[in-house]
Parts: sequence; structure tokens; C-alpha cells
Amino acid sequence: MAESSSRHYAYSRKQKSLGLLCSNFLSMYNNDATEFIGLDEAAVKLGVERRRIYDIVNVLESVGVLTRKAKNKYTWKGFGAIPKALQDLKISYEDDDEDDEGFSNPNTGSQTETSRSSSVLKSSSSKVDNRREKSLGLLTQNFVKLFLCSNVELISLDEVARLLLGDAHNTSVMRTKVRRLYDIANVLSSMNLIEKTHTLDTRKPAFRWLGLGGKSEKGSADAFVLNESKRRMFGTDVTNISFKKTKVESSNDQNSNRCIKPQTHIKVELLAHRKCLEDSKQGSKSYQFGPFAPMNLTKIGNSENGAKPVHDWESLASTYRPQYHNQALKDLFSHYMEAWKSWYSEVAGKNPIQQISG
DNA sequence: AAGTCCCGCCAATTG
DNA sequence: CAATTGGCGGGACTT
Repeated sequence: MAESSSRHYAYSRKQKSLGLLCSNFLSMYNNDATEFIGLDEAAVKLGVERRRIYDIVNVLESVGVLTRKAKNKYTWKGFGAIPKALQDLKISYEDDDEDDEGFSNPNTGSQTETSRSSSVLKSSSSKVDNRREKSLGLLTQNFVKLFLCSNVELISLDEVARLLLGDAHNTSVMRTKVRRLYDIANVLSSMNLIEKTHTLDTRKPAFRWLGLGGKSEKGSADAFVLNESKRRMFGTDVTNISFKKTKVESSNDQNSNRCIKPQTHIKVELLAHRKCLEDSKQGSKSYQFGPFAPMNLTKIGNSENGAKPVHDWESLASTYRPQYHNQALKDLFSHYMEAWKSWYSEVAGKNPIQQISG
């Protein structure tokens, strides 16, 4: 009686992404009621292995949203704690003796000598805690510092990797680092602290700092989730960016091995969802619905002309079915439904969903 | 082919 | 010493 009519859900890697998991994690805990979070509990409720929870928690902690309280137990601080955390990061950047310790670090031989002075999270000693140096958390903080300590708000993946790992050769080390970068970027993205995009000219992947969305960064939990919801449905291009004139630097624009120097100022503005609806003609974009995939829609043919569009909310809603069958996710599900409902009446209503390309 | 990044082995850390 | 944490990178999925 558990999985009747189990339709082998086409395995989708996206449904298992760290970013989506993080979104669910946040949807579940980002509320006033939350005080503590048990790792086991989280893992079970979200239906994932504990290992994954560590990934999320580690980067969230790096930005102040969480704090390790005890073994298997974290204290929820909320997004409201982010400002201070970022401030601390920014400050930690300007001490040290003469060289930054956050960014590129030699790391050669056995002379593992990280800064002697403290900077972020009392770095005990330069012993065998070589581990901490490579932690996801530290990497995350340094990544964030990149944005906070410079006026650049758009950095290419390559550049980040290069700056965070002075060792820009050994393709092996770099490869691993980039993997971590993706992990970090995914959870930071789900928090809307950054956005994954591409550089203007090149098609190179890059990250854009969004910070706490401008105004009313406080108590906008619902707004956050709803926004995230819409975003998922539109794919990655939700936030269409329009560049308002740019003061691009003509001279060589890279080097600066110590720190990024302010030189490029780009004014961006996120266009509303209205715009992206236009783009999503019928070919490139595909809608995505978080952890709850629409059952019927996915298979509807996509032959050019019409793809049997859904016309009303009711029929649309009836095609959804949660993929996780536990109590906790039930609430989350209804939450999504609510978001989708509003989204539907707001946008899709006048431009019915068409189809989802495999 | 290149870019992403899921998955989980297994070594540090904890308690 | 068992349990909890969490580097690390093979290789599966996307583009």
C-alpha cells in the first residue's frame, strides 16, 4: 500500500540537486518557530542522506544563518543574522600582517603556515588543521569575501577558482575545487545571495552577487519562498537582467593577484517575471516545479504547434503529485501549491503552460 | 567534448 | 571505540 501505481519517475538529476534540497531545507526551517535543527531529523524529513545535510549546513553556517550548538544539533539564526556575518567577514579581511590569508594561499610543502593572527573563527593553530583550510565553510567565506571586499559583483567561475586557489595549475586540484565551488554556488543561489549567470561577452559561467535583496530584508520569509518558487518554474533565466549602461574598463582587466580592484561597475536590475514569460516561447525554456513534478504535463508531446496546454488551475493542480511521502513535506507541498496558484493566476493565466521538454 | 555536480567511500573529529 | 563530520574525486548526467 505504499507505492501503488509507481510510475518510474524519470530520474532527474535536478530533483536531487543540492540547490533544490537547500530550498526545501530553508522552506522547512526558515520560520520563527524554528529554534534548533537536528541533522538526523532534517535528513529524514528531506529524504536524503545525512552527508548532504552537512553540505548545506556548512555553507549556511558560513553566512550566519546557522550555528553549531552541539553534536547533531544546530541553532537556527535566520536570514536576519546574515548582515552581521557579512560585516564580520568584511572586517576580517583587513587585518592580518601584510598579506591576506583568506585568498590565495601558497600551500606548498609541509610548511603549512596559515596566518598567525586570527581572522575568522579563531584559527587555532597552524598544526594539522590543514583540514580546516580546505573546508567547505572556509571556501564559502572566501568566496563571499570576494564580493564583499571588492566592488565587483560579477565574477567568472574561472576567476573565482583562480583567486581562491593560488595554485592555478595542477588541474587535478583545480578540478576538485571547482566541484566545491559548484556546491557552494548552488546553496548560495537558493538563498538568492548570488545568481549563476554568464559573463557579458564570453559565454563563460559566472556568479553575480545579489546580497540581501535590497529593501525589507527582514521578515520576508514568505516572499523569499514564493520568489524562489517562481524562479524554479522558469528555470534559470527567471531573473532577466538588463544592463543599464556599463562603465567597462578598457585596459587589461584581470591580473590583480592580490585582490580584485574596483573597476567595473555594472548597474543591474532584475526584470519582473512578466518579461521572462515572453522569452519562454516554446523550445528553449522548460518549466520546473521543484520537488513536485507534474505527472501528466511531462509527457505531453511537444510537437511544434500545440502541446495541449493546461487551461485552468484546477486541472493543473490535479496533475501534481509529491514525490516525497512524509508528513513534513506535505506542508511544503501545500506551500508550493499556494505559490504556484498565485503565480498561475498572475502570469500563466494569460499564457497557459505549454509543455515540459524532456 | 566540456561543463555540472551527485554519490558515497572512508579518513578525521568528537564524545 | 562508535558515532558524527566532512574531504575528496569517480563518473553519471547536462549542455
